[in-house]
Amino acid sequence: MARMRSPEKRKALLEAAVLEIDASGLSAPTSRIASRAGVAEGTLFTYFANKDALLNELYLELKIELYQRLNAELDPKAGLKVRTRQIWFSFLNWAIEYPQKRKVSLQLHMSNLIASNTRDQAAAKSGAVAAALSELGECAAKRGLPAEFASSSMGAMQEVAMDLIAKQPERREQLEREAFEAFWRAVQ
Amino acid sequence: MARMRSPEKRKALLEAAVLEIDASGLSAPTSRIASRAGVAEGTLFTYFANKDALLNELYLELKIELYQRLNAELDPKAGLKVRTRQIWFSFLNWAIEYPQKRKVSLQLHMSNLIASNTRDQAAAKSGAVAAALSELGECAAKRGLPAEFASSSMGAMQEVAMDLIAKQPERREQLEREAFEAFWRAVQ
Amino acid sequence: MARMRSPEKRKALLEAAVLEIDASGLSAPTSRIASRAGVAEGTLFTYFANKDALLNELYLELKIELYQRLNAELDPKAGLKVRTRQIWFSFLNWAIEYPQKRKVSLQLHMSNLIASNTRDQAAAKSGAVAAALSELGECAAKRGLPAEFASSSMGAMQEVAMDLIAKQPERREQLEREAFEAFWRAVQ
Amino acid sequence: MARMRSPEKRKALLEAAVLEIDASGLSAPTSRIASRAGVAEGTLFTYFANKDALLNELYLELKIELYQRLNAELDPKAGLKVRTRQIWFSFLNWAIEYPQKRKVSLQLHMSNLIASNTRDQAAAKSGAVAAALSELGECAAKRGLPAEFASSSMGAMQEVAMDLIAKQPERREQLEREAFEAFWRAVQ
DNA sequence: GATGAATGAGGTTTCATTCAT
DNA sequence: TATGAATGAAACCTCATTCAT
Repeated sequence: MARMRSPEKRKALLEAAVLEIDASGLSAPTSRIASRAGVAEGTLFTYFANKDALLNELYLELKIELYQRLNAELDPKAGLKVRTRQIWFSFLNWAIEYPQKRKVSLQLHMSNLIASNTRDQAAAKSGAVAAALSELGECAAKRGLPAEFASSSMGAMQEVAMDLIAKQPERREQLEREAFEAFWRAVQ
Repeated sequence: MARMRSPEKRKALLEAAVLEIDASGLSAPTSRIASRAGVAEGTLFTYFANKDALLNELYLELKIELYQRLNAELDPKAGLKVRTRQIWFSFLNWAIEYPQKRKVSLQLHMSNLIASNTRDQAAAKSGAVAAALSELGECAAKRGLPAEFASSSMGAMQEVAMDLIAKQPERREQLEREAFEAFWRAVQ
Repeated sequence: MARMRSPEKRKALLEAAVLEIDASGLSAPTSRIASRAGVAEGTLFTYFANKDALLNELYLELKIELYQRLNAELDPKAGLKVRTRQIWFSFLNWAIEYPQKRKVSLQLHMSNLIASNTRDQAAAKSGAVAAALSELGECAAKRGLPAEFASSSMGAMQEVAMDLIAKQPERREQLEREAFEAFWRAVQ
Repeated sequence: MARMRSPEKRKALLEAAVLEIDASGLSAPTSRIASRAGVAEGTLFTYFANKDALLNELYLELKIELYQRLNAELDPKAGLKVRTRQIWFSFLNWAIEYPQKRKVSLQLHMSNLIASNTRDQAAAKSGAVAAALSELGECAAKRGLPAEFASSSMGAMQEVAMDLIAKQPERREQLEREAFEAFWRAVQ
C-alpha cells in the first residue's frame, strides 16, 4: 500500500465516494464507489485499508480542501468583522458550489465512524481561520459564553443560510448578506 | 379471546429502536432492536409491517411527544418574546433530558426514509408552537429574510447551545439564557 | 381434534385452500387460507394437524367429489363405448365447471406431499368408473399395452381437450366430441 | 487478469438446481443448490441475478438441450409419419435418460415464474421439430380440431408412455412402439 | 499493481406452529 | 373451541473483504 501507484485513482475513488454517499448515505457499497470511479472492486482496497479508512480519509480531504480555500481568501491583517465576513462568504460559496461535498462532510461529521484522531488532524489544518474565530470567541466570552460559541454559531447560521438559498437561488446575494448580519448581531 | 397486542411491547420496541439507532445509526439491525426490547425477532413485524414503517412511526412518535411538551408549557396569550423563550427552554429541556431521542429524531429527519405523508402528519401536531414561530418569522420578513429564517435559526442555535451544555453541564442555566439572548438578537 | 365442532368451517378452509393454491401454488401460506376462510390463523390447526394434513385431506376430498359425480352420471349397464363417453363428458364438465379445483388437484397429484396412503384411499373411491376403465384396459391389453394405458390416456387426452376448450370456449361441444373420437381411436 | 467466471460452475449450479428441484420442488432453497454445486451461498448470485433468473435460465437451457437433440435426430426430408416417429422416440429417449430434467422442465413450464420472454426464446429454438408438428396439425385440422391438438396430444401420450415405461422398464421398446401407434391413430 | 470471482456472515422478512387468553 | 400474538428457523439477497490470476 505504501506508495500509491496512481494518485489519480485515489482521487477518483474519493470523488466517487462523495457522489455515492450523497445519493445513498454512508451505507453506499464500496463496489458502487469503485465502479463509479472506473476501477475494479478490489482496487479500492489497495488505496484504502478498508471502508472505514476510506471514510476517514475522505473526511480529512474535504476539511483540508475547505480550509485551504477559506485561508486563501482571508486577509489576516483586516479587522475582525471583515475577516469574519470573508470566512462567511468563502464557506458559503464553497458549500453552494459543492453541495454534495458539504452534505457528505456533514454526514461524516455526525457519524461515529470518524476517529477522534482524524477530527484532530482536520482541526489542525484550520490555520488563520481558527485565529479569526478564536478572536471572535473572545467577544462572546465577555458575555459569559464559551469561546466556541462564536464558531459553532457561524456554522449553524450558515447551515440555515444555505437551506434558504437552496430554495430561492435567485436571492442568493441578499440572503447571504442579511443572514450574515443576523449572525453578527448574535455574536456581538 | 387471544393474547392481545400489548402497547407495552410496542413502546419497548420503539424505545429499543432509539437506543440502537443512537448507537449504530439507521442501519441498526431489526434483530438487535427486537432483542433489546425483549421480544423475538419475528415479533417486531407483528407490530410494524417492516423496518421502514417502524422508522416512520418512531419519527412520528418522537415529534408528537416533543410537540405535546412544547405546547403544554406554552402560554398562547403571552407576548412574543415570552412565548419564544418558553419554546426555547422547553425544547432544550427535552433535548437535554432525552439526548438520544433528539439525535435519533434528527437522523430520521435528515434521512430519505421518512415519507412526506409522515412529515405532514408530524407538522400537523405542532399546534400553538407553529403560531408563535410564524409570528416570529414576520419580524425576519421585515428585514428581507424568508419567514422560515426565524424557526430555522432557533433550531440551529439550540443545536449550538446543546453542544455547549453537553460540555459544561454545570453552567446549563446560564448557557441556555445567554444563547437565547444571542438568538433573539439575531432574529430581531 | 376428534369430532369437529363445525363441519362448515372445515369446508370453508378446504375451499379457501383451493382458491389460494390456485393463485399462489402449494406454498400458499396457511394464514392466507385461514383468513380467506374467515377463521383465525390458529383455528386451521384445530381442523388439520398441520399443513401437510390439510393438503392430503384436500386431495382426497377433491378426488371423492369427482368420483361421486362420475359414478352418478354413469350407467353401469350400458355398452363400453357409451360408458367411456359418459365418463369422458362427466369429467370434462366438472373440470370446466371448477377449473381451480382441477388445477389444484393436479398440483397435489404431482407433488411429493401426498402420501401413498392417501393416493390409495382416493383410488378406492373410483367405484364403477374403475370397472369401465378396467374393461377398456383389456382392449389395450390385446395390443400388448398394460391395462392402465387406457385410463392414463383418457386423462391425458382430456387434459389436451380442456386446454383447447379454454382457448375456444364457443367450440366446446365440437371439441369435446372430436377429442373423444381421437381418444377412442387411440385405445381401440 | 482476475479469476474468470467459470462456465463449469454455472453448469454445476444448473445441474444442482435440477436435482434439488426434482427433490423438493421449485421452493428448493438457493443455499442447498449452491452447496450441492460445491460453491458458497453467495456465489450463486454472481452467476444469476436472483432465484428467478436462475429458474428462467434453467428452463431455457433444458429446452435448448432437448430441441438440439430432437433436431439432430430428425430427417427433414422424410415422410410425415417417419418424422413424427423420430420426434416421438428422440423425446422419449431423452426423457427416460434424464427423468429429473424432464420433471423439472415440466414444473417450470407450469409455474408462473417463467417470463413470456423466456418462453418465446425457448420456442424460437424448436427448428425443424416445429415444422413437423405443424404439418401434423394440419391433419387434425381436417377433422375440425385446432392445429395444436396434434402436438399437445403427442406430449400427453408421451407422458403416458413414460409412466408405463417407468413401471416396466424391461418392456421399454415395445411400449414405446405400441404407444406411438395409439397416438398415431388418434391424430389421423 | 490491478482485477473481479469467491466467500460467508449478516440483514430483512416470511411462515408453520404453539400457546396464553 | 376459537383466537391471534409470539416464536425462531429458514429463505433470499447484499456486501466488505480476500485472493487466484
